[in-house]
Order: sequence, then C-alpha cells, then structure tokens
Amino acid sequence: MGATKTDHFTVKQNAIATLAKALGHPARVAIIDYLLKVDDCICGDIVNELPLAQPTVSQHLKELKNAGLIKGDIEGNTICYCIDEKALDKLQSYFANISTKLEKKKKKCC
Amino acid sequence: MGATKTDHFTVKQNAIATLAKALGHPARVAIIDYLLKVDDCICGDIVNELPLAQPTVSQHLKELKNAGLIKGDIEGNTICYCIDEKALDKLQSYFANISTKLEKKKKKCC
DNA sequence: ATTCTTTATTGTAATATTGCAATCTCAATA
DNA sequence: TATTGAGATTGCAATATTACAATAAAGAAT
Repeated sequence: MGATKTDHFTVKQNAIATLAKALGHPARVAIIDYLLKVDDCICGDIVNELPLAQPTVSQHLKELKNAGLIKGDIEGNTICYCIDEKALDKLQSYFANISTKLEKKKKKCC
Repeated sequence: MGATKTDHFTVKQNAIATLAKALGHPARVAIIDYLLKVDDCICGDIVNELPLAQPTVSQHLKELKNAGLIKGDIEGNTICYCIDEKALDKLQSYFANISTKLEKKKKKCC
C-alpha cells in the first residue's frame, strides 16, 4: 500500500500527526528556528539561510503552510512568511499535557 | 534524490526532526495516547487497540523505539512498552521555548 | 515434546518524500 | 514595453514510508 490510513484514527490524532510530520524534516525545523530568530518577519531571505536549492526550500515552505505552521502574506514582490501561533500552541499544549500525565503516573511502571 | 540532507543541519535540528517525524503518523500518535492512558504498562494489547495488522503495528513500535520515544522491556513472553520521558521532555521544552519566544515578539509582525 | 501465544522479520507492492534543473508567474523597475 | 528579481510549479530521478501476508523466533502452557 504505502498510503496512511488516516480515516482509522481520531481527528485529534491526525491533527497532531500532520503537525508533527511537517516538523519531521530538519530543513523545516530550521525554517521555524529562523522565523523565530528574525524579529520582524521580512522574510524572503530564507533561501539564503538554508543549504538547499530554491525550489526545495519553496517546497518545504509549502508543506509548513499546508500543515498550518506558517502563513505567508504577499507583500508586493516578496512574501512575508510568519509562524502561525495557533498551530504551535496546539503542539505546545499537547506536549505539556503529556508531561503532566507522565508526572502523575511516575514510577507506576518501567 | 529522496534522502534527507541531515549533515547540512544542526544536531539539535536533526534531533527535533527525528522525534517529530516519529510522531508524524496517526498510528504512532495513537500508540503514545494509549501508553499514556493505560496506567500500568502491561502492554501487548496495543495491536488490538489499533486498526492495523500486527506486522504494521510492530513496525510502528520499532520506529517509536528507534526515535527514543518509547522503550520496551521484555517480560517473559510479552513485551512491555513504555513512554520514554526524556524524549517527550525534549519535545515539551522545545515547544514551550517557542511559545515563550512567540509571546515576546507578539504583534511585531503579521 | 508439541502446541499456543506473542512479537519480530522478511519480502513485496503501493505510495510518498526529497531534491533539483528547468520553467513559469507576476510585480517592480528601468 | 522589455527586463529583472522573488518565488511557485513542473517534471523527474532517487530514496523512504506504509501496509500486510507469510514466516520465523522464543517463552508458556498443555
């Protein structure tokens, strides 16, 4: 087969998986890192920051956008990419929740 | 090509990407969810919980294990899989850190 | 010892991802 | 109206992932 059976899992599980998958490549982690580092989001220089060709970077940006992790505002000739807080909040609370749960069940197993 | 250029990115970026990638499939998110829900980690019934064939589940467990997200203790006939807190702490602090940074730069851009 | 049970491994087919050269789009500027 | 420049799209090759049937491995139960 090769295709993920998304319809067999909950909406929430799929949502987390989609977000995690988008961050499942170092180039895309690097893009998020860079967007965080740059204070004003005059982007467009992302390509120069990464050790990858322009079409490849464009593709990674597209994937981050599809996953909802970033959003791009067209600004005349250039595009200003920014982190979408909502998506990152979702991830943050997901992992915070896991940590809380792990704290509670501490030493209950292995 | 098809192969990720891991050597072009930082160790940290690769580490986060590896962990995120492991969670980039709903079945693996479901496994983590299940391990959290079950209080004692008498596992082995993970296969019954998932809508996938046994070899597929085994493969997903292997990937979670390779990424360091879970660990498996052999217990006679069965194997007891548990969440590895260290990996999840890493993810939790990564996203907590991002949230903090986003808070600071609020309204500075788009 | 044989069978049962649980999990891993192997092999294979279908599909997805990664990466880039070439090309295209479109706004800004000359 | 060209021309330039930023970014997206297309097409393609290499590789990785997903899923499962069949099979193997190994301790438990009979």
